[in-house]
Amino acid sequence: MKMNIIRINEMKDFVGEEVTIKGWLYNKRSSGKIKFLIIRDGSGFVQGVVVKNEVAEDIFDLCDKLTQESSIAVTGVVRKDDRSPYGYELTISNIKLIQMAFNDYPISLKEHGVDFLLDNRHLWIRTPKQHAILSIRHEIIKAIQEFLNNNGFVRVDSPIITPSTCEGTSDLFQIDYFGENAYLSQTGQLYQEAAAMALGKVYSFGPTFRAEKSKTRRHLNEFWMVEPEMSFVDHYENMEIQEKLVEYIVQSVLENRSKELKELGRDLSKLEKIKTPFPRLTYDEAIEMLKKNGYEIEWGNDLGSPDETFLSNQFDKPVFITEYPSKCKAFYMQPKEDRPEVVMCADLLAPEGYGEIIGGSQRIHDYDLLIKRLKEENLPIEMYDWYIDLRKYGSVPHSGFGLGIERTVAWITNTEHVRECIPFPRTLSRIRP
RNA sequence: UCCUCAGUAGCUCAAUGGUGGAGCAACCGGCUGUUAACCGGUAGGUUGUAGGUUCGAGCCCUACCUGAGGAGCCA
Repeated sequence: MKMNIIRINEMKDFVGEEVTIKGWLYNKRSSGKIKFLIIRDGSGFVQGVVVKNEVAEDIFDLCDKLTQESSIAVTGVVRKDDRSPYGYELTISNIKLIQMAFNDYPISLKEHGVDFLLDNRHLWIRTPKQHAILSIRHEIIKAIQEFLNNNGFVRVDSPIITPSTCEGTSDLFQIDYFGENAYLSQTGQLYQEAAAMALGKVYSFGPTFRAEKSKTRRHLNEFWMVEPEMSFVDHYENMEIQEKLVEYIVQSVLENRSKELKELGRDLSKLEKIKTPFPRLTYDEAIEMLKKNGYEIEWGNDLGSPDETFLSNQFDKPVFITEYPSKCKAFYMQPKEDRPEVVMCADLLAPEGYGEIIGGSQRIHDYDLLIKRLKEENLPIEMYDWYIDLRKYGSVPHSGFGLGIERTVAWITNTEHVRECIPFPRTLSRIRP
């Protein structure tokens, strides 16, 4: 007889058949002559039932001894069972022990504190909630690439080791590059602009690094970002692409990861509302709205975190905040034609207080204007020589944006803190595991 | 860098200034449908560190260390 080695998420196709599942013992319950083994294999969780009268004695004894997280191959018949929260059960006939786990596995099924869980992140990711979050993270990344690939974008990754700060702001991680100072990249944008002039529509996808001592649920010192950049695309078209991308991400997760969303207890109706077009609010309108609601803010101040939370809470979709004062934003942003004190940019704020998930803008394409802006910001023009070249040789209007993966994952999975939205978070106080 | 809070068993938490406990995990035993199973038992401690107040400090005071939440900055 042929042995069916399957994964747990394929069980629905094998009802009534004998199969073998290779995995780990997540939990075990016993009632004397009947034992319940909760097995996980990476694709899902399932309960196996071992009845004393129906298996060899040594198999039943082995069940007694099995420790949490022991690796096993279990063979049995798949049964649909409404008593099981997983929908299916395995009536076990044989168990092959691969490794008996040490009996001091630290992660119990009871409650744990954040500090302890983060110290044990390498084991924490085995639990159902973390499994669901990381699965959805994968779905989000897959959807982003699908959307961009299907819309004519070419993936062109930016360097991670860079000679200087791109935007002249943030603190960077410094490294030694054969005796010269170099830095871990905080954005690949400038390189994407070069790539967009070569390939039209491009994107990069990779890690980015900020050495800022941020200590909030929205910040990581190493996080992942997708950065599309498009030639011949203006500020308004830029926003349309962004909202279509976000809609596509959310719909893909709803379609392909409903089981994981359910595991997390996510309110699906909130995600189902994420359809284009998204509301757009100019900075002027945002300031007015904030003032009307008792916030102390003046035109010209950048929006603070509580301000953004208030604004996003006024909508049940992500909201674009557009046309910020140029002094709040980076040097490369295109001023508005009839109102040069504001720039053609947009931040996309996620609903439910998850903060800014996209920052984007139309870039300056005029040679003289770019030089002027670099001088105004006191940036070393010689460091930007190649970037300035892009304005000398066939410059065209172009736009782009950066979407933060972990914040998007946190929002869609309704996770309190971004550190659970990346496999191994790097924060101010943690570099291990 | 600033503000707030917290450090007690492997984990989650109790303990009026007066002999440091419980649940879970581990170990031993019981139970034929358990869902973080349940029941009985065993073992498990330099109360973050260093000082101070007191007859007596887990508890009060000071400093430091570590962590968490938030601000600023940003995705």
